[in-house]
Amino acid sequence: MAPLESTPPTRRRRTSARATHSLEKVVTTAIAMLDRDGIKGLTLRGLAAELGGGLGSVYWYVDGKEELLSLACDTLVGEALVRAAEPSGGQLPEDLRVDDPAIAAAVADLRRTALALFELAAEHRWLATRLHTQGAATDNAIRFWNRLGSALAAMGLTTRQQFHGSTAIIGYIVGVAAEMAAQDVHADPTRSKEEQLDAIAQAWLARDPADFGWIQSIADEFRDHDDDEQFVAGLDLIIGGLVRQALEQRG
Amino acid sequence: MAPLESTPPTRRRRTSARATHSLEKVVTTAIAMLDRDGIKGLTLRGLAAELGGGLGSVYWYVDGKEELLSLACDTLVGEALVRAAEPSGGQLPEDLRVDDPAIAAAVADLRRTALALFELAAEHRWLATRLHTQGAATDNAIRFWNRLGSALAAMGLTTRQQFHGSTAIIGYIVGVAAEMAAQDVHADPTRSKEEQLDAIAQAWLARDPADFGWIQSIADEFRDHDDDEQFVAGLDLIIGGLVRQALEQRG
DNA sequence: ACCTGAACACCGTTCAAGT
DNA sequence: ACCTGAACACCGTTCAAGT
Repeated sequence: MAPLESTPPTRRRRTSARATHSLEKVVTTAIAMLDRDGIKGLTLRGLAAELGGGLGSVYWYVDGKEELLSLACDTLVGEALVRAAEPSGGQLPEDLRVDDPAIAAAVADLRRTALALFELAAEHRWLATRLHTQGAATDNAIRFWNRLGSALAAMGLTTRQQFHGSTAIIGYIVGVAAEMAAQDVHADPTRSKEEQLDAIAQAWLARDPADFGWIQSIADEFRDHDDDEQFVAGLDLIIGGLVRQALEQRG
Repeated sequence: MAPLESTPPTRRRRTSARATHSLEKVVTTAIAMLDRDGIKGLTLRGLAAELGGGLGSVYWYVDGKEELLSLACDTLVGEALVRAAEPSGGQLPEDLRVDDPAIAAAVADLRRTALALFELAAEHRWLATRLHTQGAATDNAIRFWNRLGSALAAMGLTTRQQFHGSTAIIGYIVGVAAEMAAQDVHADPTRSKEEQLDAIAQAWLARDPADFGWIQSIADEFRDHDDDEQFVAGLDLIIGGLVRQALEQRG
């Protein structure tokens, strides 16, 4: 997992008397359109229309669709960083409780950071997919990585463990978020969430148990699962492993 | 993480005297083109040309580009299933060794299965990204999930732990694979891998330590990292957590 | 400095027509 | 049954021209 070289965006000035829109406005409405129509649904013509301007005007602020998507991602990851810095009242789950206060504090911070990004990806269903094809190319993505890694360092892990642990967590967050978002795209808006989950489970049960026996055995579990809970469960699996490493390291 | 309903592909007959190509041939050359040019680089016109036919002929075998990509994914996941079933001589790492032979065998199977999919994603750098937007919609994807879950069941976990564990591992595999593949797309072919990693590390070291201190501290670790090793390290973090759950469950 | 819109190249998809 | 290729709709991007 190698991030790209960080390319500091060459921002144009946004303070001008004649500007009908600003870089910020362009990115903000692009995000709104992405939330509504997805990545393919965002067209530069549509964006220009929404902004009340001509097609070409967008190109004055942004180099093209790719850069626009990068800026949108960077903005939202920045928002995740803000949320991660806010205090959270949540208790740690039982298996992650450690007596060492330094480790406990680091774990809490780690969890809060991871959850902040997951939350944002849940709110913006296109974000995770795009984050993947982008890697750690934008500034805020690196800052996010830096924050996550700092927590691992505070746990007392070796640099190698920090490196591996940080990329594992980021891969997990974005991976699970992308998978959860994917289902929404194909969802049938005429049916409720419960109906759709049930239909999937039904389809499983109709298949050959020789090939799909296990899937059938968890159909009930699947029918009333919760995305957030599922995400946290997997996250705590990884964090649990890191805590073990930290305790071993401490000695 | 809710997979879509499985849609059994309505395959057309491929045994015909006049057919100049078959469904299999279409999908195979599509995969070859995807490996070479990526998802955006695969055009139906290019594919038709490669097959030596007209543009429209592709549509007789496949409903469109989306279905073509689904079939390509399904084929490769099927290949992963084949590899996962092959015996492997690898030893388990130290922290995953358990005296209980049933758990040990299940863990080895789990690891082999996960590695098989990761390997395929490494060989086909577009696969992971596409798997994400697709979910568990194709038959082989569900079979893969079924195989992974069966191993978790064999470890003696609760159904809930099996469900959460299986989706965590799949999210991790595809997530990390997608992130690793992303870097390749943006890679500069004129420079060696080492040069590129070094350039990235250099760029980090030039930034403000206040924001990027931790990243800078792992620059050396990053410079000579290995993707496979990195993947396995994170995977074993998750599996380690599952083993702990299994041992607790056993009593 | 900031914006316009025609023009271009390039897609995926459809479909009437062929064998 | 299987294939062809023109035609269509819709993109992203460029650019000469405007204010």
